[in-house]
Amino acid sequence: MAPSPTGSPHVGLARTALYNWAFARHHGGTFVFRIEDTDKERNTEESYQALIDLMQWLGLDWDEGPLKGGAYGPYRQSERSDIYADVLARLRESKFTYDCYCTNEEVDARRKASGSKVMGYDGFCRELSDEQVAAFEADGRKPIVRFRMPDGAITWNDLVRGDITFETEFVPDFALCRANGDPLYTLVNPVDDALMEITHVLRGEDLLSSTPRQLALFTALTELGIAKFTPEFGHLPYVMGEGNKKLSKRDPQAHMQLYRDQGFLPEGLLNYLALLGWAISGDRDIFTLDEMVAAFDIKDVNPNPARFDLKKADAINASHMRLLPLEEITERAIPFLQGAGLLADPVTDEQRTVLTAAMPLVGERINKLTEAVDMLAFLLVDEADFALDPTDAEKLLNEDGLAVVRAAYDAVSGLGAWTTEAIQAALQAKLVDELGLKPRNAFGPVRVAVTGRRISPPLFESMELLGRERSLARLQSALG
RNA sequence: GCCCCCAUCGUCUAGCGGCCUAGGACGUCGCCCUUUCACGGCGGUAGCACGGGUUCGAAUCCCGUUGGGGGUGCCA
Repeated sequence: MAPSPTGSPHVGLARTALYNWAFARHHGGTFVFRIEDTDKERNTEESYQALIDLMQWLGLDWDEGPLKGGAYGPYRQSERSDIYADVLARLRESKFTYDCYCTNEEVDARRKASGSKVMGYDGFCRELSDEQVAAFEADGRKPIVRFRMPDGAITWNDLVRGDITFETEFVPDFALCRANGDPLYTLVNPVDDALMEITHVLRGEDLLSSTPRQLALFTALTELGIAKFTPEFGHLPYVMGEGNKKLSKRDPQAHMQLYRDQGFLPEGLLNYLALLGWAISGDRDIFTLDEMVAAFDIKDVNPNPARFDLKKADAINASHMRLLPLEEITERAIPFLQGAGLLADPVTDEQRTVLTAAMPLVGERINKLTEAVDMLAFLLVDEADFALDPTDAEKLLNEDGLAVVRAAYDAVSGLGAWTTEAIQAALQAKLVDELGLKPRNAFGPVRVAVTGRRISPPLFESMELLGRERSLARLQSALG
């Protein structure tokens, strides 16, 4: 796993990480996490941090990599410059590369002139004479090192797609470094794979067409004694977004942080991500990470692209929510409640008591952690800050609704015991039996008055938890 | 343009020559449960892109077409 720290991590990256992790764990292998940060222009420290945070949140632990170290470190390419400089020098002395002085403009001009259909570099500098080199140097040009693609075809057996062949006439000689000497992905990726003794590479389909270049470079690295063997490659299908386009970083749905903020469970999200290209069996799609590890076989990965479906992601997450014990849901919801200002940090004993009493009512009816905030706000909020949802109030607290609220107030204001049973009996008797209201019409307005929203935990229980005083006060204040 | 990849319900998928008049899940629709929401239960809807082969037999193998996607950088 070797992501580049650009932008915020997206779902395709997370799915790739998951498959790599599951593959390594399934086979008892080593999961290597490397940071591919050679592009100083695009890589950021924030992005690097976000990557680490994401992996940790998801629980995809690595055996070698940043923060952890390992036998082949460092694991950030920005810290490996000396290694690349050394390899580049050795490559440059070999027959596998040549110095190239061309500018893009010159290459483009030559292609236009020749009418060639092949894009990319044309090999102009492959056989430069000493005089030509001297002339370029005299001109003040700095060369880059280009890899000399061999003739013929390059075939590999892709772990997810089977045999793939590229004719090298369509694979132009490629640059290994910038004019200033900085190494490029084309060099560092294979070099690190070789040096870190990577056996298997699972990566996005977008890297498919760069594989023949890497394979060619690997033969060179092997001959130079730098690589001991060539890794196997598996190219994972894209995760598509709306409109059947590769999920791009510009797509808000693409960002993992969004799901974390929305209160997705890592296990739920991971389960959903696993489904994007893989199935544990024909009739089952809810499973744990451990179950995935036990069953994961890269051969079973489906090569066709998958659309990211938020509805299904929600549903899968909801299933995992239901798998969690109530205490666990509570613990995980607490940071969200704190974030909303409903709980202190640390949670006070009093708040803890309320939470313990209330969570049984909400634990089963929320699909994401953030929904706990909506459900519990009416209970945890400071009374002074309590406010009715404007839309719901307008809808249900009309003239009829207020009449219902008044009747409800009359029914419960004199209640002896403020219990769920007593409240229910009183309201039932007054609103349904006496006034002949449908339960829906009877309890709706009361619910809005007491909880502020049409959607809430069960009404009578909520009123008991809220207490007599606050409940009556809210009914009263709804009446104006 | 050229190269490469891909092709089963709206979506994710099972299927690896007969078990398929194609199974599951999400969605959607209807019903039940119900004090809202959610959960849960029951039922329905909907698909092998097309055309040729191969074979006794094809969703499954081969070829082509069409469609979709990606690559084509001194980005990764």
